Amino acid sequence: MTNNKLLSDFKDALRKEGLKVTPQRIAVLEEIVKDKGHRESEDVYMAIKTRKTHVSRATVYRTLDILVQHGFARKLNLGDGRARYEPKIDSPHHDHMICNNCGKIIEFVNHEIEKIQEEIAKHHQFKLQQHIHQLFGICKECQ
Amino acid sequence: MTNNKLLSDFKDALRKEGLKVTPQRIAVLEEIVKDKGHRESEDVYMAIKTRKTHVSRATVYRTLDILVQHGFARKLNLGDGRARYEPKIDSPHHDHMICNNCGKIIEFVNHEIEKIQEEIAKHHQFKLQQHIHQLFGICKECQ
DNA sequence: TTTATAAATGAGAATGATACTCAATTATAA
DNA sequence: TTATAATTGAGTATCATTCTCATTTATAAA
Repeated sequence: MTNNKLLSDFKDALRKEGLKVTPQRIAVLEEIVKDKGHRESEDVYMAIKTRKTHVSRATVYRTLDILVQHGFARKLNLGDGRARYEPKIDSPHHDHMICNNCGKIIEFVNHEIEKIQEEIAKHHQFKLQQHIHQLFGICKECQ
Repeated sequence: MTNNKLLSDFKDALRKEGLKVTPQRIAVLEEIVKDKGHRESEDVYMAIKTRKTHVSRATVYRTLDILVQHGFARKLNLGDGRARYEPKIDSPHHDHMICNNCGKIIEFVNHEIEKIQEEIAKHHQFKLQQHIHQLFGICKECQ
């Protein structure tokens, strides 16, 4: 998906809900899709400020919520009290390994685990909506 | 393991580190092992206050940390900003399904998943230390 | 293009869980 | 019983995030 396509999808999503297309919202989207990174709200805020667009923390938080709500971003809770956001578009589902030493985040996917998860849910008559699967330890470089 | 055995193990663990055995610490331990519940710090604090022992929030937090550090309790992060604590003694490893509607917590274990996790870690030369695996959705009763 | 207006923004205050501070208290070893 | 280092508790601090509300702005209609 090109960035242009993504941008117009975002604008469409906003308009469809009667939300306005503002420079701040565009800036947050651009910042999130810029890399595959797992960005903290503060990073996004600083990055946008450093550039041209004036933005406030409140607006960054509000826009990140919108991105998550509309499937443009995924919000991660890594247990350290700060949420991370990663682009969701064109990014197939994956989970995360987090280095307890350097904080590096490695993505992984395993279809077998996904399947078993669904079986477990089914067995409990539980309607699965999301899941969190995080492996914590020491990465190759930190050993 | 009887509660008496558990209590003396806890006392031993404290003494081994030069930590003192105090009524507050005993009370927190007792509260945590009382049921298999996933207790919030505030619950533990209120429960102890309601009984006989005088305790402060600060001490509850400090003691919960000690329990976790010494393997008497496990700390859960369910993503809602409040940590939960469950007894770890005599409780085999398990993960959690959380109902997005009523908040109920269902425990599950799957050895196949555990095994695959280890393979994934190995494949990345990652030394696995802990993991979080949580399934969110709607429980049987809430559908 | 101007105007009307509902929505968005931003600065700062509020929140809420948890951690910290330090003077007063207490468990423990001698 | 005493000495003393550890613990406690009350309140304060922290920190990410949310809220408030006066001001600004995107948008649709004229």
